[in-house]
Amino acid sequence: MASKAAKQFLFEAIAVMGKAFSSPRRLELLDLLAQAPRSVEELARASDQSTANASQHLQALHAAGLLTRSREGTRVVYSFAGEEALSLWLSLRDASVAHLGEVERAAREYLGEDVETIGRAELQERLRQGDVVVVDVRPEEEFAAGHIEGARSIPLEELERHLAELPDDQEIVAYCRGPFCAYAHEAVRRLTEAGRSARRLEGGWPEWRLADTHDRQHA
Amino acid sequence: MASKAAKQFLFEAIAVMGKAFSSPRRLELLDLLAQAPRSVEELARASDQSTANASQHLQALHAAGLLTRSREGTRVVYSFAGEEALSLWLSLRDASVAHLGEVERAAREYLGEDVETIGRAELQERLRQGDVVVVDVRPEEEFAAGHIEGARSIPLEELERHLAELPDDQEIVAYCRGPFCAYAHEAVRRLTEAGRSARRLEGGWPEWRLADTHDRQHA
DNA sequence: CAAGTTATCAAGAGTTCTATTGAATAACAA
DNA sequence: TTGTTATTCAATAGAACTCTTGATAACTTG
Repeated sequence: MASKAAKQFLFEAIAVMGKAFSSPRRLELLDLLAQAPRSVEELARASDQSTANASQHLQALHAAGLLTRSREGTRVVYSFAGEEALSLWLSLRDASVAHLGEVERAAREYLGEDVETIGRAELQERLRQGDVVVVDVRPEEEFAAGHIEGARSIPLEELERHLAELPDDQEIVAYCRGPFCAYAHEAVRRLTEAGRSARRLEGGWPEWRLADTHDRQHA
Repeated sequence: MASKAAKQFLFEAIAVMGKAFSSPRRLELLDLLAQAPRSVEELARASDQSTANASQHLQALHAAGLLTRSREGTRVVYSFAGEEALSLWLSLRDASVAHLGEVERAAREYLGEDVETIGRAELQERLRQGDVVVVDVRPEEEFAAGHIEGARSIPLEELERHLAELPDDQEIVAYCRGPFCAYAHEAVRRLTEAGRSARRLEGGWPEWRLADTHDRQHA
């Protein structure tokens, strides 16, 4: 019978991936990369840490197989390694939320008062009927890197400026980075105050994309 | 806009669950618990570590929300907290295997030469037709804690003793703990040598169970 | 080729994690 | 009560991890 050492080695290898998920700083980088690929410096700036430190963490994530790396001239761009890696990150996040009551409380406090939501299935149906306007309130670069088909990009800080362009006889659905991102919440609040009918999409772009590719594969 | 501190707290909370997966010793405990609930001492013995140490690790896993704990007289029995936790563990394991070539090589070496396999869908079909014998080659306690419906328990070391009881006009399917467990491989090898037609189920009991409850929920 | 970006490497201080040991506690039986 | 078994607690030494700093490497541009 094969040695116990081999099995031990197996667990050590899996632990490498576990370790990748064990630092808040690394998770913050993953969260940013779930929206769009980025360079080391951008990531460092967005997550408020030194470039050298971000580089170290990114290398750890790369070694664990969660990220891929590619050189673009003088910059190095990291991005998620694939559907499976992204799915794993979302699962871990959701599992944490489900199990740790503290997290949920912290999230609620962070997001402020509740707003009406719409699920993925219903939004798809409404999109098919064409009686809804979908607004992506993330920064423009993230919209450029990928968005819900038919959505229109209006970063949160420009919402008021473009209010008149939005039809007032259709419902508006706002979405952003994910369930813990406050942009869409805030957008719906402002739209409602402006007298519009608005809801927030449950989840965000990474969740939508993952479910979408999953659908395509099983259709 | 809500504070950056809240978001930071969120990542810290998720990292707690990541940390739970970051030690080989803890993963070994999870692997054992994926088969059946067990007491601290059993787990310590099976994973070859001191009781105090196993207790510490189990408490960490419990704190992360992956395990539940219940007292049974003088013993404390730990078990997986639910489908989601189990699913997370299996996903992490599979993702590691997919990404780290080393792991796969180690696994192959551990399992020895390849044997023919059968997938879940095909086995279900064959079970419906009734022209297959399913054998659970894990230790009896694990069979007792849960097994594939219709399967028969023959621990690996008793395989030869019960060989005559297995029909020789039907194919035999052996399964065990999972893709990295060597029991079923070994069983199929021995059965083939004895002139029987035998295959190993892809995956093992935890995978089957998870897919099964998933089916029921969507039927 | 020199100068400027961007990313990585290398070393070290401070912190956190892990396994070990021995003592303390809880449940139970005689 | 007293003894037995199973688990947890507490303290600690050693290992591993994290962040910082300053130097180095890869590439682009003038």
